[in-house]
Amino acid sequence: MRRINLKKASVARSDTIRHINRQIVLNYVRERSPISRAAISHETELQRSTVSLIVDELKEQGLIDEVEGESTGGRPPIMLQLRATSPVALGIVLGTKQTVVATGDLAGHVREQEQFLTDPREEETVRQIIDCARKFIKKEEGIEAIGLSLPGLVDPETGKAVFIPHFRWRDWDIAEKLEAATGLPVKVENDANAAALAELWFGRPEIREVRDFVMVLVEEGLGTGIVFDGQIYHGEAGAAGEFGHMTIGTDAPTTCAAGGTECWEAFASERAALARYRKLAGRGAGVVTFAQVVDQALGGERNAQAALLETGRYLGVGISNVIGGLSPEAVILGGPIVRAWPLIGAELLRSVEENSICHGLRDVRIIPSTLREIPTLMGALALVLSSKFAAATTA
Amino acid sequence: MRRINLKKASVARSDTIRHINRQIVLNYVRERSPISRAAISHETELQRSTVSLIVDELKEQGLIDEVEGESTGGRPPIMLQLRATSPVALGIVLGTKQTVVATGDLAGHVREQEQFLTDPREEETVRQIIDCARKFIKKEEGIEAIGLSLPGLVDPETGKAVFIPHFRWRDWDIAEKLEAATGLPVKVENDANAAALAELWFGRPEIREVRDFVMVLVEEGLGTGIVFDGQIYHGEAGAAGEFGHMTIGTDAPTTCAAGGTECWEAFASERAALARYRKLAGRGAGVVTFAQVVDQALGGERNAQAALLETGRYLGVGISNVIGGLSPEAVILGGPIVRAWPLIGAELLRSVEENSICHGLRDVRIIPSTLREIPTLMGALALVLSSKFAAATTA
DNA sequence: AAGTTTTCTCCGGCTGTTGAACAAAGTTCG
DNA sequence: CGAACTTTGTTCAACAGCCGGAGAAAACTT
Repeated sequence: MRRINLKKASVARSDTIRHINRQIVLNYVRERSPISRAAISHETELQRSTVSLIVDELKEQGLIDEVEGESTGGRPPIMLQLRATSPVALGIVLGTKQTVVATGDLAGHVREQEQFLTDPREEETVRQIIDCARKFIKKEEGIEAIGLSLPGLVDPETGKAVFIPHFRWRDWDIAEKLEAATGLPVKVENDANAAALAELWFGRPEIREVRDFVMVLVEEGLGTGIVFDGQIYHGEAGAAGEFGHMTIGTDAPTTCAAGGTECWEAFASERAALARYRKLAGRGAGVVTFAQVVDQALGGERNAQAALLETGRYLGVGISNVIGGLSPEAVILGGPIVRAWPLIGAELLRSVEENSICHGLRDVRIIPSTLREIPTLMGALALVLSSKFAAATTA
Repeated sequence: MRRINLKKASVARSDTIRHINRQIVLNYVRERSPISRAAISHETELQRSTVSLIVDELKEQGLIDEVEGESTGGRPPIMLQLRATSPVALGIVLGTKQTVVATGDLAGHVREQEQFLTDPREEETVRQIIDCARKFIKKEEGIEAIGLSLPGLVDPETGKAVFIPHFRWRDWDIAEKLEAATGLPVKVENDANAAALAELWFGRPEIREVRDFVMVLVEEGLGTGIVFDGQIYHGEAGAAGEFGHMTIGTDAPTTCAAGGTECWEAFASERAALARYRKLAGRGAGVVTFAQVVDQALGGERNAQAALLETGRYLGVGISNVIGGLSPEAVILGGPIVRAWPLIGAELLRSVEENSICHGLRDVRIIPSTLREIPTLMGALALVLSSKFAAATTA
């Protein structure tokens, strides 16, 4: 029951039908590979002849390859799979500490990867990113586009980073600069949205089939990415998903990126966990990173465990609010904190439960990210790849 | 960039293309009527010949009518408009106090209306609704379906009312009963979602063009309806939009429907306003309805004004959270409280502003409902009508 | 070795859009 | 007043794409 947007609706021409069916066939190859033409025909309502024509087209465009299949009592099928021999996308994740640049193939597999510390000076970071990107593009033929994940407020339509809190960069037109330097189209996204996109396209099958979920990405700050009907929800000016700044209480252990002390981010981000740890451990602790706190907690250190548990509890409070409001099918927790899931998972779930009395009981699945590698990197690749597989936009 | 849902995706056949274009043409007639074939051809990328064929089909199906047009220097156009001569839908709004039953035409205009007090006994209410619906269906030929708005948790897929707090009805399979009694298909929705649907399809043009907005419906309770990409967001089991039970503080003046005292509903519903008024006015007040409080406030009574202002302030707090999380293009306030907008509007906006420090400044439009008549009634009609105009579901 | 099964391809028939030519019904200007 | 122009709507051959049945290919089974 979607309302047609007359301003954007594009009329169906004779080739629209082919375009729609092409995407459906391509997605079958993507999700059920290896799969034969006959099997696709059987599962869809397309004739075998039609599937063959479409497959010819996809082969010609270099999107899929044929491999031998085993007979099940008759002529052996020719199995189809995504061509995964050459990289087609460049993914870049600009993190608060380090920046990762990687190439990926159609199936979303990372092929080569390089990283460097992120420089707090805008121009220097731009230079490094461009250098690295150029190197990859020169080395590998066939890279078609670049996906970029940024830790802040991003407007994907204009390609501008509106605000990166950690470095206090504002109105940074990174997409334009990258496009100019590489000659390739660049897609920019907020890190939480990128992580959500990664789960949607490359998560475990049971997650990929969920069409409405929320990604809670805990890093230095706390961001949320909302997936609705299989697409990232951007809201006005791409500013959606800032549940991190939702008011959930008072007297947080630290401040949020904007200085408030009542936001979810101030209660449940890595910074919040660190602040709790420092308070518990006293002066002796010195400079500590979040990764170290997790390591210590996993090693049995009490203060670190307590700091993480408390953080998990507040994650639960916020998640409970989000569930009440959006009733997603799943909530996925992402970021380095996932390593500590065995420690905090139970407490987090308990806290969600406790705060959900008003919401009635609905069994929303709350799960740690299914992507062991950096989900934001997969997301950056997904920014490019998803457009190849996405639904044909008709009405 | 929508991900294709292979389980639901339906392949494009030769007639799919016609179906898509038919919906586009029909929507042009709906939104720009009266409009000529030539004008539609000009605005879309369809040939005049194609538009003519589609218009013939729509005429035959009784969806549109022709009227004379004025020449602009050439052959005078034949203008097209929705056929609005006969009712096609029955809308039913079950409210906590009264139930409204009405017929509506294709354009969403209410044609005939009848109402009665809602009986707190399930069976009695079902009986009354069925009687009334049958009367309308017998009187008017051509009613095709029934839309029903309910004040509680509804699962539109099964057609069941999961929980109606005010009457404490649970697992009420009203849709099945109505369908059995009338022989017509019945669509059920939560009242806030229905109101949102009404704004989407029948609101002022500037609202209809907004594709992402949130409806905040203040009645005895407080519900929210979320519109994403021109469609109602339901979430898992249709339970989305329960931001009314979002935790926003402590010590609310009353309890929410589930008994909590920290929910938005407990701070900003009609019940909350009444509780504040009673406290301010002391014992002398006696039994007062919310409508009376609004009347008194509009008449200048201080206690009533203070109670409403405080309620407006808390509405602002919750709206601020919703804006932070969803960044909608607009927030629409609905329900009887809209009458008090001149009194509370400024305070509500101020409160949103104050609580949005963390969210950064984005000019989200916050507006009272544009539907003077009962928005939920228009919504109940929209439940039926929207399916006639909605996008062809392809992939 | 012949029959069976499964897979893939080829071809006439159907639906739908395109674009050009044409007919219709006004307005404008000499 | 009438011819030229404008705008609107219709008709028709050509083309794109899918359907479904017939046929060919390549294995397995008995």
